[in-house]
Amino acid sequence: MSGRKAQAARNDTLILQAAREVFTADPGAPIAAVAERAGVGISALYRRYPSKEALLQKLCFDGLMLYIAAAEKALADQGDPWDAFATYMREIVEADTHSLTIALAGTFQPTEELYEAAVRASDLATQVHGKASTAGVLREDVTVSDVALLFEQLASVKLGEHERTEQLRHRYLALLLDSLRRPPAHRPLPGPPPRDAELRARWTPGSA
Amino acid sequence: MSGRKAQAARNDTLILQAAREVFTADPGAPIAAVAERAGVGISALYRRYPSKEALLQKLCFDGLMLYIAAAEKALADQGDPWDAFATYMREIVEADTHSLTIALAGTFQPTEELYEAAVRASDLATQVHGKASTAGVLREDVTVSDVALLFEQLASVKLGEHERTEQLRHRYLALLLDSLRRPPAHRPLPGPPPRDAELRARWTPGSA
DNA sequence: CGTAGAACGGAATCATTCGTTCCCGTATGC
DNA sequence: GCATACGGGAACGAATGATTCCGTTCTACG
Repeated sequence: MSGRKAQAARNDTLILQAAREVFTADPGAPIAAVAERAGVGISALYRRYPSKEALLQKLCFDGLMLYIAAAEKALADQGDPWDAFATYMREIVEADTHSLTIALAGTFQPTEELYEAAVRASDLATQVHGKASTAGVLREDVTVSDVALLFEQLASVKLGEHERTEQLRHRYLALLLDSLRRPPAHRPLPGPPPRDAELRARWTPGSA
Repeated sequence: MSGRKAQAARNDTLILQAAREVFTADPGAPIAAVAERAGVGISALYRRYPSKEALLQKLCFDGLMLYIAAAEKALADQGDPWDAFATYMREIVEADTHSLTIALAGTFQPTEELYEAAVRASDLATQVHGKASTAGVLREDVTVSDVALLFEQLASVKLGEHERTEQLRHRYLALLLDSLRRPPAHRPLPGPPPRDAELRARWTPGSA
């Protein structure tokens, strides 16, 4: 397969990837930014999605699917209960599903499909939490909902390039895991802490 | 003092308070929202501040001042080092200075005055951190910059009314403090965890 | 070869949002 | 009484951004 069809197929993924990148970075980004990032024209977008809302729904849905996949993997994990739970959290942070899911929720009318996926995700999250809880590796006064909010807090970390942001999120996830684990303990934090310059950079206009 | 002068004086504080509330809830809010919240007309705003930017700078500056006050109090505290540090963090979270300071940073050109205050705040933060660190009550691999980012993460928690949001922030601060403290330990978390309904509410349009 | 039409690129359109300005009524302080 | 500072809020104008539209290109197939 080559030529026009090939470009079309390539654009399919190019657009989705660009949209993911752009909207995770800035949920309110204009649709033109997505087109530019993907290196295509605006009409290439509108050929595939009837509206911006449709594109956002698709992204949101894909995000939920990633979440669901991670949760199912954690449930199937037969190894050490704590490791399974920690890996689950690391994967969610890495997939960065919350930047899309939460930031976009409320900006459009949820689809039926989307709603079902959300219910499913929520159900699986409860199971994963329950499994770790039953195994006795988790602090008892933390609920599933707490974990959900913790994910959101981690998703709010944004500093510099995507790589750096991810590194820092893992750092603070490690911190959180230390206080989530039973018995309590301190393990060394991964990655370097933020440098002054990184923090200061945000005070200059044009970096937002 | 009564009559026109009194109204003017009242409006001064009314406007600042309204601005604080509106912009902490939504940093991109229109200036008309502030006027409405304060129960005054738009011109009452423009009489006091030459532009929106000037108002934001004022808010930002006030936020830094709150921060500085809390830090100085912590430095002066002669009691238990850990308690001093924990109280400091609780005060910062309560004052919610980061919702203003960080969210607004980058949206305008920093004043000279603002810059100096920021330097001062940063300096004090380092001292507070150093004091707790020297006293040996703080995990060693956490830096001042880390603490700054933790504040930001806590500030990202937004759920329901302001009261509820504050309650939850204290809950997650408690979680963090458990992993910051040396030696590590689990203390009971304050406040109830999020309810499902609270989390679900954000999926319906119009709540953002 | 030639042409129908799928895919594009991107300019033009059209609605909306929001900062700022302007005009006017009001009642206060002299 | 009245000049005037003050505040209310409509009007203005710039900017932003979703969506549409039109002309172009390139493929597939007769």
